[in-house]
Amino acid sequence: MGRAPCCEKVGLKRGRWTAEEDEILTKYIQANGEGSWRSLPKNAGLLRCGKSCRLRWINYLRSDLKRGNISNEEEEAIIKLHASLGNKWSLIAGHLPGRTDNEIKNYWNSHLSRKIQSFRSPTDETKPPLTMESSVNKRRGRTSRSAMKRNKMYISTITPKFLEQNKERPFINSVIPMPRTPAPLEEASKLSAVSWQEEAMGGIILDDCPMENQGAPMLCPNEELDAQMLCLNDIMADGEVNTSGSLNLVQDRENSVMVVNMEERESGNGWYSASSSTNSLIEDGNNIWNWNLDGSFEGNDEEDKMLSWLWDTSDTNGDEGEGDSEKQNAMVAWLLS
DNA sequence: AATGGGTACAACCGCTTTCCT
DNA sequence: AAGGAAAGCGGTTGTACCCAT
Repeated sequence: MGRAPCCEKVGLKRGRWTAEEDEILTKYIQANGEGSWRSLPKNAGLLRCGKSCRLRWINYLRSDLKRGNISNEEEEAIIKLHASLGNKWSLIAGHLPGRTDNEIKNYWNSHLSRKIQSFRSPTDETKPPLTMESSVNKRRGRTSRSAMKRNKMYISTITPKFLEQNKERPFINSVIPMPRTPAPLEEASKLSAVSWQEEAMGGIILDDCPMENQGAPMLCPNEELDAQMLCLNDIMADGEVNTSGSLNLVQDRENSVMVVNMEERESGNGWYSASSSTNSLIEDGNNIWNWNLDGSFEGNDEEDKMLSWLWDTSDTNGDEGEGDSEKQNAMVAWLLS
């Protein structure tokens, strides 16, 4: 049956708000206060959904909103907050007086994601073909959106803190061989994810696992890891993947191996591919990561220098906090430049 | 001037969470 | 405790606008 609509939409106006509507809504709320959004349109004499009224008030009409361009200081704050909070726009907005979550989200997607995109510049050969959706977007002039999708997780996941916390993990900044001969589908399905991966990964053993996970090195859970961590081990650590075998491995139709989270597999999303070529494309349905097997992202010289520094886990500083802060500030400065 | 690509942002959609009875 | 309504939230879409050709 589907979900009941939030309000009766027949006869209701949609789209851009007029100045008259804004005035009616503003006066009504000034007189009666916020809340009771469902009944507000009727009481105020607006042909709008209550939800639309709420959004218009919160995002545009409130008197405490700060209009105008995002300042450098605000941008810096957004970058830093996003690095630690991810896409929690409302939380980020809570740190920026006068700014709304919608405004910050739009600013991030339209301004900052493009800067982040320059962190990784896959060559044309490694860029995946446009999907049906991205082709439509291209025609509609929405290339920035598909680019945004491919890169949206980067800054939120590759943080100096993460690098510091995981610097002992050998699959960071290390060569990770891809399986030369993927196990046939039937065989792979019989094996546990762990044993298959150990075999496929050429016996790489990660020795930083908690005792209870000995024997399941590649799936070593780490509560500090962001579920959407962008790095090769993410293939193994993403989502709710754990040692109980919730990861399912299947063979790709050609030379690559598909690793898919069962939950996502059922929904038809979340396919990860790891090709055995020099560069690997890691695709999760929304994001396509280009990964060199030597553990670096492709980019120009300046980007490479910055990235290699950010990725350098051998912090000689000795003070982890200062090292984190220094790199985070440097990354922000670089993005702002 | 017309056209098309690209950008910015307001608004919408639908799911989740919180609140209230 | 349960269930429905309201509010919150993040992702997505529509479209006005700018700029280059």
